[in-house]
Amino acid sequence: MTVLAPITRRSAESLALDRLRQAIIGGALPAGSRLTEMALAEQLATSRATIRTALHHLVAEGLAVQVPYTGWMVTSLTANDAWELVTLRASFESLAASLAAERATADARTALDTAFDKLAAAASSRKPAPATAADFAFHRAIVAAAGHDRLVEHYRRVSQQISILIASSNALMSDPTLLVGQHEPLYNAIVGRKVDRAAALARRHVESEGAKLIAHLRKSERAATLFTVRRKEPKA
Amino acid sequence: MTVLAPITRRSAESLALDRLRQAIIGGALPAGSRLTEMALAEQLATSRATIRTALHHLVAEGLAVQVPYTGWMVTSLTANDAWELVTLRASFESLAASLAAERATADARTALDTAFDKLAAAASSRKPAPATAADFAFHRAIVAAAGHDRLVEHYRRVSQQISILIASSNALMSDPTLLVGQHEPLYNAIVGRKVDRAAALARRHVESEGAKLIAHLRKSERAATLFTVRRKEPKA
DNA sequence: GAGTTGCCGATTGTCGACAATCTCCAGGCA
DNA sequence: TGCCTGGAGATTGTCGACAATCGGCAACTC
Repeated sequence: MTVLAPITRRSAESLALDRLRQAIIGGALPAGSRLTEMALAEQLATSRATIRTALHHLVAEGLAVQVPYTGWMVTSLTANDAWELVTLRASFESLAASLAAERATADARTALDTAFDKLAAAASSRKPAPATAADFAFHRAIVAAAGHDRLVEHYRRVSQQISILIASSNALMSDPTLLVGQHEPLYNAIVGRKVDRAAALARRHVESEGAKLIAHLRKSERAATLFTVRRKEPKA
Repeated sequence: MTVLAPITRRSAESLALDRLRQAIIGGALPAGSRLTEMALAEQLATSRATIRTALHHLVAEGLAVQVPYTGWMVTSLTANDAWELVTLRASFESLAASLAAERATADARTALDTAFDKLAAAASSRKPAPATAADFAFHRAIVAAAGHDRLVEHYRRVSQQISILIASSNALMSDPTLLVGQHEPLYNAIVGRKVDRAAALARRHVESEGAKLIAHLRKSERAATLFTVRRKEPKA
């Protein structure tokens, strides 16, 4: 009887939001870019009101910031922001891992298995981009397995901002072949229902990977500061 | 020279947001209330566009939800929502307590002392309302002392929703005189820079207080279900 | 009487126009 | 030169009007 899939007539707001989010996370709109309502309205062939709604959502997701009477811009992050994001992410994933180990449903466990298999496949292919994507997806699967809607929302917010960080600082990707070894203990702890061990491993993993990212950012920030000082100090 | 305090000409959006937020947290707009743009625009003597912006902010803060083409309403929370909020709050306060113990500035420590003194004063007054307010303020001071802007933002979101919960279920206030004893060990651990102990105490405190709230909600939810079934089942 | 269809009121979605505000730069002045 | 003033331009803040959509009720059909 039901041969027709439902058509989803989505609002222009929602379409615009998706396009903007993808452009930011994908790096097409780099960190710090100015976003003017009129220009966006023209490019996306819609009105300022629609763009405004989408921009409000981007701010709520932490992908953009608004300066009153001045404009909107893509969130620009410093090394200190990176520290904040990493510490929050560690807390979230630690909580998620312990909950997942304790009470993941059968479906969630299957999804976790699939995500881990894909991570292994992507790692053996040695291509950085798919490997990074599979890495993110595996972590998302852990969070989803916690069965905690608000945790998913809060996690999404910090991981999207970390995506900006990675996109803007052509981040160091460690050797893809190491990925499996880095994640396997955590995976085993969760499926083996070792609650405390899963939490500890998740925290340690996120913190150690985060430390590399922060160190990388601090280095480029120092370089940028030196450059700025040389160029702009005489003028100020 | 400076005899005049600065006047702050705030945008109508911001004023409207404050009024709405206060009405929700204070219970004037109870959980589940419908919020229609036109009615709010009329009451606050502004336009729908302004109200819309404020409502978007409320959604971002977790105080309202939007149903497309249908309306906005004050967030309504179940016992399961309460569980999510408590687990998140425990993670946030645990992180905050360890960071505060590790690296709070002198100013933050002073603010923490003040907040604890006020808590003690409010507790000895035995009035529930000020005691609850001082309780919240002390916890906010701990989070602020962590020196972590994003943590403050995320914490604010969950604690505001918990405020809805408390306002809507005339929550059980434990004896105010017990407050000091409940918080003193945590306070001492933070000022004594016992990082791990502070984290553990914060988690335990939030979880045990949260457990009471959740139990209370589950009980009233069961009662409500029985009532609903008796009243509505014959009709369905 | 059960199910379906069509309609109506209510509410949000979208739009274009005008007002308020900010930023920046040119010009005047000591 | 260095500082303040003023105005132009750009951008968001605010508004009212119309269009799209939703939910429920009444009328209709069988």
